[in-house]
Amino acid sequence: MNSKNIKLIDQKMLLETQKILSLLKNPVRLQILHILSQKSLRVSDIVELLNLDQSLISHHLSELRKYQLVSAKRDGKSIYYELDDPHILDIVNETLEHANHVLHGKKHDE
Amino acid sequence: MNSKNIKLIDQKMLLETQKILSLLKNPVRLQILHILSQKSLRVSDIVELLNLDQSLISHHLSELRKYQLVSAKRDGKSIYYELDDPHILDIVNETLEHANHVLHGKKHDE
DNA sequence: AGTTCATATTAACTTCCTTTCATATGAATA
DNA sequence: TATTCATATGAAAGGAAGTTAATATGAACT
Repeated sequence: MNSKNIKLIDQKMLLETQKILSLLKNPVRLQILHILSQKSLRVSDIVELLNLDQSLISHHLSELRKYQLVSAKRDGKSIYYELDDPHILDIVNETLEHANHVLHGKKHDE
Repeated sequence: MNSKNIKLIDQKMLLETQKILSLLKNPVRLQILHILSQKSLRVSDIVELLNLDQSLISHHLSELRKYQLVSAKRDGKSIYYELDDPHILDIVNETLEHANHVLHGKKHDE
């Protein structure tokens, strides 16, 4: 601890936390996670829903795969993605709720 | 909605969410929030606890202030900072818990 | 009023992230 | 086995975020 009895977040936790939040921070990845929380879909479906370059979507899916937030499996010609870590949704939802509060609910000091 | 009955996160929510997560993603800011959740402190206290440049801490405090996550008040020569949005801690804690799971608990597929 | 002390600010530099474009891969079908 | 179709990858470019160093600010005490 330290002279003021204040607890710091330890290095490993900090790194892991950073990793998660960096992944979630990106709006494309957030949408992808939100989409996949509703239904497993093909890459081309996601491309269509978000109306973005296939290449961009693939890059982001690859990031999400790398950290095991989603997983892929082939079916025929397409590859389907699904959420691989439902727990992550807790954070997403908590944050969306917060955003909603700030936007509508009302700021704490108003 | 759309042809697949999938809900997307709307633009405003996305922006707000991004803002929050960007703020939380930074390890220095995370530590600061975690510290201030335990006790209101002077800038110099935070500098000492984290052992980082005073300038750097001030920069980050200014960011946090800008988004009203913390507030400042003078007392004598020093300026004390305190959490201004305890709700944000829900997200921080949710994320720390998640990090903890990943690190110790155990990944979902192991 | 002048000095000191704590904090804030500006500017420059560096590093990291995102996006795009071009191309590769590789399973599926002909 | 040659071709096609869906997805993945590499490299480059542009922009955003983090850090540092130097300096400014301004309240508090003399």
